[in-house]
Amino acid sequence: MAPSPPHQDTRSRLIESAILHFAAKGYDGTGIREIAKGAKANSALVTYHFCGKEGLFLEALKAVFSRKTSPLTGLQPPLPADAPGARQAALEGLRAYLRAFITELMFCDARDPLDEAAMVLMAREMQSPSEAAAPVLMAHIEPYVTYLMACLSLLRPDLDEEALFLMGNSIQGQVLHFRNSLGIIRLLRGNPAFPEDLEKLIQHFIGFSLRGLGVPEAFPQPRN
Amino acid sequence: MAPSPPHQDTRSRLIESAILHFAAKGYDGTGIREIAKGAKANSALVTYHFCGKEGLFLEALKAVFSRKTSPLTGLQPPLPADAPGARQAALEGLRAYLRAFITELMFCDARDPLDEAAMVLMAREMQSPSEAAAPVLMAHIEPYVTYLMACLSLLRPDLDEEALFLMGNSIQGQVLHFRNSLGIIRLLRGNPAFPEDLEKLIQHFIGFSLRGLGVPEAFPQPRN
DNA sequence: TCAAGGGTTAATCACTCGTTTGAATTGGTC
DNA sequence: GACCAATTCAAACGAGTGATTAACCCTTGA
Repeated sequence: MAPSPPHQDTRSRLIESAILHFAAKGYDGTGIREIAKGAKANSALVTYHFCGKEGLFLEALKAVFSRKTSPLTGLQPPLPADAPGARQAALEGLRAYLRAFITELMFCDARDPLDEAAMVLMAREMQSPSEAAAPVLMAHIEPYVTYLMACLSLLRPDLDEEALFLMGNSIQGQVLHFRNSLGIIRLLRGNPAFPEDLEKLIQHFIGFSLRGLGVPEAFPQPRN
Repeated sequence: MAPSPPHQDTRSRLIESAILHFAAKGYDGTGIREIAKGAKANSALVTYHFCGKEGLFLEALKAVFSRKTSPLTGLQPPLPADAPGARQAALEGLRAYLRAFITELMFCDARDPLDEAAMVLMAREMQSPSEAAAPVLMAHIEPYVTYLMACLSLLRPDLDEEALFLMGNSIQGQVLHFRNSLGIIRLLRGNPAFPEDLEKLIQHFIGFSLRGLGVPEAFPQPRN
């Protein structure tokens, strides 16, 4: 029968509509009535269920961040310190990380409008986090940073913390830029703005990152 | 005496205030009365001088983009085709490009609020360009892309257009991400989020980019 | 001296905003 | 059926939106 309490229905319908509308026109550009209409609900319910527009926005953000299962699932836990083969493990860990990051986080199902909207919302929040949303954002991102930095410090033990941070920034930056600046990239290149073949993209990012990081294995052997 | 036509004064004061306010609270989050108050002017003047709020926004964007003289000034014009030393010239061109890009475009005078606001506005427009602003944006960015791609195709003549584009994206992406995501970076690392020493930053970006691109000169010599 | 016109002003327009209110409706329990 | 709390609804509230109006400087040219 799936009776499912009707109030839960409207609640989630409101959140879903909010994600779509906030992504499309921003927080200030979106009206409560608009969202309610999209959810086939009364606008007063926003206040009732979420204590107002801002509460709904926050709830929508939480939903967006927890929507995608963390790409880190399935990756080996923080690497062993200086066990034998630690370096090789870190290398594979970084490769796996980038693959997971790109596939699961960056490239959603373009045919699912809700998925698309979620990405737009996340990107916007990363660029200029709303005060209220900062904790949610941080909690979601922190594990990625930790994992990545662990790999980097194993691969380049000669670098200090600041240099490692710059490496991490450059690696993440490529991929995030690719997602966040799709707007301008599309303007410059037209559609499709990137290779249909996702694997080609992944290989590029992995190769560029490893070379940039200064991992000898990734660099073409000099002819002699 | 400095008589200076009063109408020109208010016009530019309005634009200046608009940049500050639009950057701080976005287009929809900013009211024209707020902007007018910041410019010590009457809100009706927005319509009078700019045909309305949207006109003022567009004018503010134009002002932002033409504010900074193009970092490409002073760089050698498009490189010679296959003249002798073309490769070395391209290498130096890319280094100079990155240096100019970082210093002049990415890192404004942080003590100048107007400069800061201009960057915020540009970053936002790059991520999700307003329909009306797209042409302005394109015109400003296109020369950068052209120059960069010219360097890249000389340094990696073995790559096809798509691969070159990915390289360009990765190179630009690092730097742009660094600027555009200062919000989240500050959250993760606190202040100051990046090295005080600008030169250190430049060297990192140049090194990472050249290695990532696959330029042998940039890679540490294997010990043998 | 006076009309003309661009720049500026306060006052007001019609409209939308997020929120509040109080009544109607629903589903469950006795 | 009677009761209750949770949910939904239409209607209205006050504040604020961008745009418009008509009057008012103040300089300019005849």
